[in-house]
Formats: sequence, C-alpha cells, structure tokens
Amino acid sequence: MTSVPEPTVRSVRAAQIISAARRILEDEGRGALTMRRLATEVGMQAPSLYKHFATKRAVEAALIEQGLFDFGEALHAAVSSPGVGGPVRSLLGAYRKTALANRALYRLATSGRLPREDLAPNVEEWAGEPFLLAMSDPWRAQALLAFAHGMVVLELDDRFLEGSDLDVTWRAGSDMFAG
Amino acid sequence: MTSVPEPTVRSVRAAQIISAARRILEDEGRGALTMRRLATEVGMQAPSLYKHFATKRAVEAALIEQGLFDFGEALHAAVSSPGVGGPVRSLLGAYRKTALANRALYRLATSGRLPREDLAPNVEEWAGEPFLLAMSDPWRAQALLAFAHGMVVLELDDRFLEGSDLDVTWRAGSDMFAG
DNA sequence: ATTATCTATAGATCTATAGATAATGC
DNA sequence: ATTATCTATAGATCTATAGATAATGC
Repeated sequence: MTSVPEPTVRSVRAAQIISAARRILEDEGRGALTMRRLATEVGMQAPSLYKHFATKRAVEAALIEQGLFDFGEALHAAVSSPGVGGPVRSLLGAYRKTALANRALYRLATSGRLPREDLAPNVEEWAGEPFLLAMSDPWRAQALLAFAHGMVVLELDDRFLEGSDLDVTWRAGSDMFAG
Repeated sequence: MTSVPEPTVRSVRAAQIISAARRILEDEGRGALTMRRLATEVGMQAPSLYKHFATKRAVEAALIEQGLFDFGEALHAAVSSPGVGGPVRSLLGAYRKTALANRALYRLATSGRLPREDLAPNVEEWAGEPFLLAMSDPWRAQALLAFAHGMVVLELDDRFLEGSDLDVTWRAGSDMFAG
C-alpha cells in the first residue's frame, strides 16, 4: 500500500491561480490556457503571475498534480468499497465518470510526458495503485489501465464509430478483465 | 468487408510536400511542423506552399489520411495471415510495431478530432476493420482497440512505472482478449 | 496564358523581463 | 523592508495574403 502523498503547499493566491486555471481549462479548453487569459480570470495583469509561478510549465505542473490527486481519490474510493459488481466494475465506473467530469484536466494529466520533478512525491504511483489493488497481478493491472485510458481518450476524441453503445463496450471489457 | 478506400489523388509536388511533412514529424516532432519549416524542407518559401494546400489543416489532413492507409494496411495484413499465435496476437503485434515505427504520425492520426470531411471516404472504417475481423462481436472489438491504443499512447508518453515489462503486459492483454 | 514561385509584410499571438509604484507586515 | 502589482515592451513565433516575377504548357 503506497502511503497517501502530501500535496504541495501553496499560498492562498497561488491556489486561486490554479483554481482559475482549472476553470479556464474545463470551460475553454487547453488552447485557451495562456498566461494572459489566466491573469484576466484572476483579475490581475499577466506579468504579476510570475511572482507566484516561475513559468507557465509550473502552472501546468500544479494542475497536473491536482488532477492526479482528484483522480486517485476517486479510484481509491471505488476499489475500497466496490459494491455488488466487484472491484473491476467499480474501478472502471469511477474512472470513466471522473475523467468525463474533468475532460481537459484528464487530458493534461494523462497525455504527454509528466513533469515528475515538479510533482509531489509518490502521487503518480498512488493514483495508479487502485489498478494493482483490483487485479491479481501487475501485468493485468497495467493492461486494465491501458484499456480504461484507451476507452476514455477515444471517447473524448469522438473516435468510436457512430451507433456505438459505449456502455456495452465498457461492460464487455470489464467482464473480460474481471472474469 | 469494407471495400478498400481510394487514396486522394495529388500532384507530384503535393506528394513531395506530404513526404517532407512526414519526415519533419518523425524526426523533430509535431511542434516542429510549421509551414515555414515545411517550406525549408521542401526547398521553397513558405507562401508558395499555399498554392498546393489551402491551409495548414489541409496538410495535416493529408498526413492523417496517409497514416490511416499505412496503419490499415499493416493491420489487414496481420489478421489475414495470423500465424500460429492466432489473429488477436498477430493484430496486436502489428499494431504496436507499426505505431512505434511511426510515433508522431500515429499520434497525429489517432489523437484529437478527425477532419473527416477532408479524408478519403471509408478510410477510417477500413483502418479499424481488422479489429472486427479478429473478434467475435463489435463490442469486444472496440474494447480490444481501446486496449491497444491505450497501451501505445502510454508507452509513447513513458507513462508506465519503471521496471515494467511491456512485452508481458501486451501478452497478458492479448490472452484475455483471445481467450 | 497559366501556374509556381518569390519578396515583403500584415496581423495576431505568446512567454517573460525591466523597472516603477502601490500595498503590506514588522 | 518586503512583497505584489502595474505599465511598457522585448523578442520570438506563426499563418496567411498581396502583388511582382519567373517558369511552364499550349
């Protein structure tokens, strides 16, 4: 059991900036997240942001960290009280639900290379741990993660053929991994 | 059986531009693919490109179409002569191999919304058809595609924990979907 | 004649720094 | 005193258009 990681401590203002960034991300998409737009949302001028975050990358790293905490929390909750469908169904349900509720943050946190040196220690492993808890061995756990991630990104990118019933597809995958 | 789609016909020069774009994409990454860089690679000035492609999006759409043809071809070949491991193993092996051999093009062609109106008709369905051929029903076929895509993007983004043996993970997934 | 190419440049961004001014904490 | 903020702006892009010139096809 990986111990629960400590979120990076931030000033009130820095936390406000991250909240604003998250709002922009979800409402207007990743392309809209610029230092200027962010400053406007917070109610300051763009150069002032640099007193709180050294670079734009640092803002993004803070968002990613927050995303990993939020996703990890939802997934840990799902496997620790699985309900009648069993842990795999519960985990996949929480995975899909949380990802779709935070689309742009999901993408930011799961696509591209992680800025690992700017994240709270262990948060990455901790967020992925529920897959290990739900499966009997690490290889199947990774395979299940790949299935879940693939389903989410294909859904977000509208890549499934029209007429697809994704509930059925998730269920089919779930049954194969649980059985 | 979806009929094999017809590639969009292009002039020699347009085809050269696409080849150059593909070279830049693989060698220097998506961020390097600008109209200026592309013009340099072809040996002309940036504005001249607009005599061959109306917009940068049109260049990208042509690349995506080419990617779908290449990937589709590899996957169809894999399922039509599966070998001793069976069609699922063969399909997944070809999927991984082709994606890793064309990393940036794989990403361009499989991430984000498809510019469907700018692609050869049917190429998307045709490229995905091998998954239907390898599986007994369309839901498992989609689930298998999600697994394969998830595995590839997580590998490309270096998202697996260190010490992972991805050959074993692919094999584990393969066995679940084939069995 | 028509098409391809060139030079020059409009117009729109963006991240980040320099240096002055205002607000806050002791 | 120190920190936060502001104005002004450097410096670096990028896509795409306008209009002139060269190359090509009939």
